[in-house]
Amino acid sequence: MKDIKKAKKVQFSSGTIKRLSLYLRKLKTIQDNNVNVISSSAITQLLNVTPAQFRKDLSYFGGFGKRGVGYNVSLLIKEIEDILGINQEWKIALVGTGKLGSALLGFEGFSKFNLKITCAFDNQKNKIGENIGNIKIIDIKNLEKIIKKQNIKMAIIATPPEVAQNMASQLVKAGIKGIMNFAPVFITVNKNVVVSNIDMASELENLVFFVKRGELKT
Amino acid sequence: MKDIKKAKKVQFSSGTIKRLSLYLRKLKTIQDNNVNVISSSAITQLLNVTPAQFRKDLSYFGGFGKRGVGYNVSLLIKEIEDILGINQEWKIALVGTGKLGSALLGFEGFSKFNLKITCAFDNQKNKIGENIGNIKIIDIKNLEKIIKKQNIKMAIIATPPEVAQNMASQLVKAGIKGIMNFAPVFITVNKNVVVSNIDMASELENLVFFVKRGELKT
DNA sequence: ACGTGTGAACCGATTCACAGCA
DNA sequence: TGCTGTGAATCGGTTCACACGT
Repeated sequence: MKDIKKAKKVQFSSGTIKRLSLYLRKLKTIQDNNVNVISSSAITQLLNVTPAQFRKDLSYFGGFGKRGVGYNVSLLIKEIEDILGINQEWKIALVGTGKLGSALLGFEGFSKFNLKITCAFDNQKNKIGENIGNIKIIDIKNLEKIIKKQNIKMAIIATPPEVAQNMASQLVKAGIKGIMNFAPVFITVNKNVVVSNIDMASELENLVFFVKRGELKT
Repeated sequence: MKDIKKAKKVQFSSGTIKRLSLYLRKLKTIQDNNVNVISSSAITQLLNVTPAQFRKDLSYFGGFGKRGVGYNVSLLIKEIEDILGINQEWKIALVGTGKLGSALLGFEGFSKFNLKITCAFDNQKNKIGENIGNIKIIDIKNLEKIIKKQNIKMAIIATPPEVAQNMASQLVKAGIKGIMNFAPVFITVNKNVVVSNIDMASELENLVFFVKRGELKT
């Protein structure tokens, strides 16, 4: 995480980026309420984030506020979209069209943020050629060809765990640089490819632990 | 996070618990390969975790290894299942049976770990009474009654964002102590209820950022 | 006067390094 | 000897507190 151009200091955590997404959502609802200017303490009120954290997170990318005043809402939205890179559309490949995969294909949450699943792959003969929404399911054999042709850089793996690692390797070979993995296995790839593992069972186990202890979690 | 009985020191992070899930998965595949004893460095090889981290995580709950030897695989599996609390079955209520909700109903990853969705709620008249798998969709109006009767402590929210907070409040009123929230809003509840927010669009945005920068993420 | 931007202080989590035991 | 268990050292992220600009 060195050499980030826009950053003034070299040090921001991946938590900073997660929170920027959070701020962005909040800012959009604020904008919908026709509020034009907001202070760091007002926006962080309901977000489990301190005002100082908010200001510091933004400070890594520049000073977007006015001292004594606050932040211009619509301007800040633009800036954060810029930082996150969602001011342009991103094409996403989906691998595995079982229940979860199909659900993700129809998930409105992605399109809202310029993230668009443009192709879906499966290995089951009876599925290939079928449509889910307006996306046609493609034979997994054509994965590399299609991804290269469409110049896709990000992919979602929603396959059974047994084949997830294999799929990941194929995706990387096809030029994919970011993978969101829903299969409950830890997949490993080149250092220059980013993987985000979303292990839902593990999240639930986590919950069980804290529920069982009757404990407070942050 | 004070007063944890089994813990020797008072200090383990929620990261520790997440990693215990990870270790558990790995241990199970190791067991499937008929390996009986394993060292901290062998098991952490492919997990992005240091051996010291592994040992320290376990040390919060007791000493399960043999010096000079390593850890007994099946014994450690039992111990971790014990710590996590998944040695008993946990009933889970599902709220919202759209695409994502239905997908979760059929998700095999949960049942493997003693996590069982036993009831599903929706507010759409045409869905109520229908079955998904062997679970009947129940009118949301009966949420509190059913959850209390079945003595359910955990719930999954898979509704549109507009109603998620309202649902969360109802769940808490019904006695739910742990909530996994898939709706892309930040929901707030009593301090004694645990919420795990899974924001998939935000995860993807995160990925976009690091892909765009051509950066390495941990 | 008010709220931002930020170096410094703080705090918690990870890693180190080694004593202790099989 | 080899690997665990753990206090001590380190590292990195969060919070503090205040100078600065409006």
